[in-house]
Amino acid sequence: MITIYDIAKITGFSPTTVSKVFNDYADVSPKTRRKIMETAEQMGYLPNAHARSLTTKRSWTIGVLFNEPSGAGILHPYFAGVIEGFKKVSTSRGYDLMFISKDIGGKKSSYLEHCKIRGVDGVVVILPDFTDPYFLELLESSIPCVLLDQESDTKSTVYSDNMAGSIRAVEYLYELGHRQIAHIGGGNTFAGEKRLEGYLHAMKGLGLPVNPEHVIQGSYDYTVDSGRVAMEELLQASVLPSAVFASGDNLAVGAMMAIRSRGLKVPGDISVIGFDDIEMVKFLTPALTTIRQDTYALGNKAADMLIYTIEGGEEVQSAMLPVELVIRESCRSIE
Amino acid sequence: MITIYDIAKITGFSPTTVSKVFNDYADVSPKTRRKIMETAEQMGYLPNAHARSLTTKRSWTIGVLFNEPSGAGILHPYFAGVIEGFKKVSTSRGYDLMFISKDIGGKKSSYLEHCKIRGVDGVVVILPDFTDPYFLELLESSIPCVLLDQESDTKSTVYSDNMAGSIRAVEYLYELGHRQIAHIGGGNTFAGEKRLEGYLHAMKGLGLPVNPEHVIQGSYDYTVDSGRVAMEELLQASVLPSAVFASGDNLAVGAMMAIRSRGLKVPGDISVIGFDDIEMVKFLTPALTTIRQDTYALGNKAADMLIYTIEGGEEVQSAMLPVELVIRESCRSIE
DNA sequence: AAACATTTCGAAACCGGTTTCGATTTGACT
DNA sequence: AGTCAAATCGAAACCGGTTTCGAAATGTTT
Repeated sequence: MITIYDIAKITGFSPTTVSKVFNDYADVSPKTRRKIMETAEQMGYLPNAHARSLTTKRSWTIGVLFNEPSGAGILHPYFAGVIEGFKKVSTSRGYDLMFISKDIGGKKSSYLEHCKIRGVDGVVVILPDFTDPYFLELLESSIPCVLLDQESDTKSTVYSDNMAGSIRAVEYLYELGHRQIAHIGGGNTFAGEKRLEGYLHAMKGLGLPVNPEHVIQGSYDYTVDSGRVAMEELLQASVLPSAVFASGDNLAVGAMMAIRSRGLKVPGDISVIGFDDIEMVKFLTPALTTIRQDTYALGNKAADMLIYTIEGGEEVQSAMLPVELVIRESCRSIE
Repeated sequence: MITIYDIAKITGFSPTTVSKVFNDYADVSPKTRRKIMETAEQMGYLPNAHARSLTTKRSWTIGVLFNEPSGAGILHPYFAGVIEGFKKVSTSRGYDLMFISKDIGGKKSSYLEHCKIRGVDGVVVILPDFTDPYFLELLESSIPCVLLDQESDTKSTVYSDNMAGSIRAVEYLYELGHRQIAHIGGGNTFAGEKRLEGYLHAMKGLGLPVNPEHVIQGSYDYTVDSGRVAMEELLQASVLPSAVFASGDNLAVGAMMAIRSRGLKVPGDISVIGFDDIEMVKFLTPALTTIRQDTYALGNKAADMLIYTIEGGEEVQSAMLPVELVIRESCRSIE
């Protein structure tokens, strides 16, 4: 491995001067700068990130913290979309991404410890379960963080406009003539709560009574199976809903399966609307009508905010991104 | 930040001894070991990974190199599945994962340079385009690598049994009575070529002539759209196939869309079988019959092999994992 | 030519660890 | 008490950079 000392020896300058060249110090004459650059080039010099981080206390690394109960991990389109968007802007700004898990080197340790050991400059947190004590520990630390789909006074946050999206969904069903509108919730996650709130708010605004039998809490893992189970319960209601607004697309897919295996049709008998617009739903039959949240943009925004904090920006920010109704085939209008 | 020097000062021992405690050296008495451990614990000591890496030349970091033409990135179920499986075993062995891109710190640089700068211990490569010069440069380096869906003499590789899977697919269609079996290929990727080879081999083995009009190369990006385009071309053939074997599930989904928009039915008019078994296809109507490859297991295996190499194992290994026919609804038996 | 300002450079300390090898202490055995 | 082996510890060099601050060289002004 070529070091600045090798370059110093060859060029006759000191390691100090060599270092200065790579760090754009002003007190290096153009001539020596050129000479050092050239020999560095031809010797194939590459800086050692560890050595640099050791002195500067900057690793140019961002920790990615995600963990979700369904076990799908990175396979989940929401996570994957956000991370992809996050990666785009963070790498363009010179940061690399590193996964942070709860244990390191075989030994158990907390997220916070892992972050400190690795010396990450910041962390992006995508973690539905906001009761995790290790997560809370991280929140109280001084490490720059950005949280997705969370609320916080101490860290920056970014999320979709879940309220508005839910209201739009319900209103859309209302416009189609539906009055018996059920809701499959997403458990006690931030997004799930906001969407439930939006649902209730919209129902109230439209003067529609909320039938308690018509709001079911799916489990917080947002899986297809959890949607199926919730829908089966919904199908036991004394009066069947004509439409159901599911808190996530997976839940909606599960609901459609349950409806169908009951011998009913979507949207013939029951209309279904989801939330997310994950890629697969446009290929379903019927293609799912849903509220699209732009996970890629969420990731972009999160990276912008985190890097802002890392690079000295003080205030904690929060951003809410708009969502959009995507009309496809799973909701029908009734007389 | 607490360092071993702090601990040394408090306990009265030298930094050397403190370091030895954490590295399980034998020449430390149980008494001092205990004392050092305790004060380290209560002072909240955490090791500095950068400092450690600087001396030991081991970063306990594995680079993840992936890049795929469709731009879906980590969203693609194949990548996500492999990475998830890879992450599981590598973190359990003490390694963290870091994404490696072509540029770092705003400046363009090759994969290899990026790896060297970051000092990763090894790299897992998931890269369909094996002509990328930067990829080739990495192949020629001495950095431990494991390649997915590639062939190589110099690096370890792991892949599914694409040949056997394709043969199984064709034979299955044959058993259902199909004789006009078309193929939508996956371009000039390793997997695509093997699957085409399997298709041709099976057709020959079954005594079926291969109609040149019936084998179309989809583009190498394995997208739904590319499958749709390929199928549209297939539908121009002078004699329509009764079944089509697509080299990937996305291609199969696209094919189904094309067939349907032509007014034909799947599997009524044309049967479709895919390859991959990505999660969504079981929710389609009809649910897609396909060859399942176990991406999670591929990731596990890849991690095992890479870590073996990193930790001193010499030989380059290669592993081929079995695939499995998953029968669902998209293929029908004819008379 | 002297006085001063500006450039250009490098010595040295530091970041937080690891590892070699020799010194010292302790224990075992005559 | 003397000898020898084993156990325990630490000084020092090193990993590859960054940064401060003073010195030397050069240029400018009078």
